[in-house]
Amino acid sequence: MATTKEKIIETSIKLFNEKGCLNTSTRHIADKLGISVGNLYYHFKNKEDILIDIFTNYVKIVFKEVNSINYEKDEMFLLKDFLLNNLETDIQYRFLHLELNLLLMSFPKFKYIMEEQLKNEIKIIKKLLDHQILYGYIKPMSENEMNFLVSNTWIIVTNNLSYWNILSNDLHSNVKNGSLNIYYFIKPYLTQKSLDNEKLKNIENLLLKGDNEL
Amino acid sequence: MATTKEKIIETSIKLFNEKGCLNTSTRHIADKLGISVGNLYYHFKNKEDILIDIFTNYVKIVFKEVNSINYEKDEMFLLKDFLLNNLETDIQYRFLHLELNLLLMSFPKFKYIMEEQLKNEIKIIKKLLDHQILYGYIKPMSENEMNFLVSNTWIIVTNNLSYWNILSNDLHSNVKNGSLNIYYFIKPYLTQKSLDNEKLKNIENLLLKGDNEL
Amino acid sequence: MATTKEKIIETSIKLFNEKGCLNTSTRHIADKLGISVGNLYYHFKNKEDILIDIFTNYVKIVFKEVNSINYEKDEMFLLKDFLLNNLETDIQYRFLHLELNLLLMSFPKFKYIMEEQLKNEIKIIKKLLDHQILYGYIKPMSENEMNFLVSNTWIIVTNNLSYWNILSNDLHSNVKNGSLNIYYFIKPYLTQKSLDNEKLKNIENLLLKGDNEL
Amino acid sequence: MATTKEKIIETSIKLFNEKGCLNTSTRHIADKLGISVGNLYYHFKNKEDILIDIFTNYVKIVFKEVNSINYEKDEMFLLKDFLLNNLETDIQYRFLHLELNLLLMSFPKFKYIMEEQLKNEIKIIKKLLDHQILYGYIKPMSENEMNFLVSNTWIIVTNNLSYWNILSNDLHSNVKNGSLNIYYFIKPYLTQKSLDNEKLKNIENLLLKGDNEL
DNA sequence: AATGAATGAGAGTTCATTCAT
DNA sequence: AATGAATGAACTCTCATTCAT
Repeated sequence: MATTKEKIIETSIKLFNEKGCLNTSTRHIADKLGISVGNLYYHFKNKEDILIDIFTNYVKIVFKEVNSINYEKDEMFLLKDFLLNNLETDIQYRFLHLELNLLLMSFPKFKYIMEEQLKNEIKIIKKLLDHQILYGYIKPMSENEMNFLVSNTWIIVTNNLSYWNILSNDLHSNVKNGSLNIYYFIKPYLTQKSLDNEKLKNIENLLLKGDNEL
Repeated sequence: MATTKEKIIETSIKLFNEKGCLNTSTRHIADKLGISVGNLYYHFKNKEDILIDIFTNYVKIVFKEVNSINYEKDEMFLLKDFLLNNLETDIQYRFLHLELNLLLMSFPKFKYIMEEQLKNEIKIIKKLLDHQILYGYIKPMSENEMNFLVSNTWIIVTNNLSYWNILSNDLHSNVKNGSLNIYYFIKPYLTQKSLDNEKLKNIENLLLKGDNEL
Repeated sequence: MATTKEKIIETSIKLFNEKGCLNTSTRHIADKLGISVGNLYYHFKNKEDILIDIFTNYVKIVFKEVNSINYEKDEMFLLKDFLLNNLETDIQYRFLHLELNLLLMSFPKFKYIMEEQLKNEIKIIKKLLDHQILYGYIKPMSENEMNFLVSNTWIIVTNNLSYWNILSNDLHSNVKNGSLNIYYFIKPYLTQKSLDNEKLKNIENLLLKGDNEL
Repeated sequence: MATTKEKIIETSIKLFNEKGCLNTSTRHIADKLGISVGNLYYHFKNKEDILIDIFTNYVKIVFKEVNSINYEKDEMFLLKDFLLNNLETDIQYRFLHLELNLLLMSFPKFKYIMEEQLKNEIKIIKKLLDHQILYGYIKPMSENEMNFLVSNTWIIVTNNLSYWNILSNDLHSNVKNGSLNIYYFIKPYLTQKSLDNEKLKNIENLLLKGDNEL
């Protein structure tokens, strides 16, 4: 049995994805949930706080995978699992990516948190790349190349859905295509050792097939 | 001497970039320009029409380069010129990229035009890639690979600024970094013939150096 | 025929006096006047601007008398006229006095204007007093005494109605009593020359009598 | 150890003085005190009851001085002590004076109590004045003069702070100036016998000097 | 005594758009 | 071509108060 606070978050995410956070009024949320606006503001001090709550949750989920790696050992990053597991998350929190820039303009506290989060993400991804290069899963590269590998990865991870949504309404198929965007972007940087690894095998086919069970 | 209609467009672009299209009211535009709201609505039926006018203009400018190629001859696409020329355009129309998804949600007519435009762009870019592959400037690839090369290119072209804007306020430097995002993304697909070509030489250094004259 | 802007001011003053400015919403004003809230905000950028407009008008009216004196000549300040003429003004703008402190707390721009106005008033009244002392209408006094004569005058002028309103609902009679408050306060400072002057004769009786025609 | 009820009163007074009673919500009070709103409403039926409780307390404190006089004997009213003792009270309950009129408009029960209180105060002060006139401390005067002496006294006592607060933020210095307002207002009515009395000596200097120990 | 979730009305303000002139 | 007054719906947020526990 979800608390009212949880239900507000649930309903907000649903509406934000459907119509955009900026197009969803606090009254919409309250009405949809069947509570009074006053009650909503009892649980959250303002709209930005709802957004930040959602974002914080999102970050936790996405970085579980990345943070689970053991940097001391020869361990390949489970790109396949990362891609597959995040299909669902990407759908559930898609408004965060699709509206990002306007959210940053409208909510200063959110902007600050997002900035700090991105800086942190960059550090973590670089560390991960260094580790994967060290153990031969990713081809060595210059500092510049790495900087733009990181930034391009972020750009593609964050914005892939935007492209496919313009072309089709099939959200599930779009998300899979988005994962393939990430995969194909990364591929040129993978070593043969990576490509031969069991753990990466058939990811391409898995995502290309229209298997809606994923 | 610009007509009122042109001046409305100019002012709108300026304000949309500064504060976002969705955060700019028609009154803002009229006030900034020193005309009445009524007059603005005399020239444009509604806000969406202003947006569409701007978008149409943008498309024209960006595709000049791509359309100028002669598909009958062995001719390398001038990636360097494309990147450099578009620095300015990307700055001037940046709101179109940064706000894209919410604009699509809010303006149905714009959404329709954008959809058609994207489908058209995809065709053109694929044709261009086929041509460049034929003459050995780009490495051959499968249809799948090409689809994701195209989509990733669009994603990176459209969203690179979003990344750098979070990290810094220096718009000009951010735009240059964005061009490098495109360049580094394309690089693995270029053949040696391309990389050796005079016309691509030193593009990397040009953009990496802090040369503000660009 | 009054303009909409003037009618907004009229209606605002009426409502502010009846229920207090802070208890009157912009929607009240618009409803009472029969216009839309949007229209009200077309004419005034916010509630504070309405208040400031009213206050500015009030200041103009009240200081006409005081400013009309010729400081070069032996001329007695027309206290009687001042008191009688301001009966009406005091009624019409009474909310300004009755709510003053909360208005200052709630409207920062108004606070600033009021501060400047008070400083200005103090200067003017001191100049007037010096002049009246010079020509023997007011008894000479120390600087301290003058400071507190000025401040007490302001306090009584501004707050007399507050007292009588608690005791009675007869607004016109209350305002007259308020004028007598000012008169009796000033009286000990007047010279015999003043008290004998035709222009001050029978002011006391005039205000004490229940003559509602004033 | 203060009871919850007492602590609510304490906290309310503090907040009312800082931001005004009308600008302080019951939630503010509960939050500041660290109790629940429900609990606050357990102890007080509504906001008006808190206000009335505070007002009743205030009246008790202020009238201690006035009521202590023995009307049968030749005894001078201790104006000096009254002024000095009330400095503190005036600071502690200043919102009652500053917001009075809006409080009367907003709280009908409070209005009723205040009306009765004022009528009572008037009687007491008149009795006091008669007594002081009888024993030669105050100059004889007509009934009219006495009525306006009483009303002006109330007006000045109640509103002096309003004037000084506009000109300065130094609360303690403002309160002292306010006491001087009362003193200088009363002075013309005092007989030589009063002015020569030990008990009034040097009150002027005491308040004029910047002695912060008061 | 005390909690904290909930209500419903209402606050100030903004906005895209219309229309008579 | 242009003005500027007007609309009405929507927005975020606050408030005094209630009530089951």
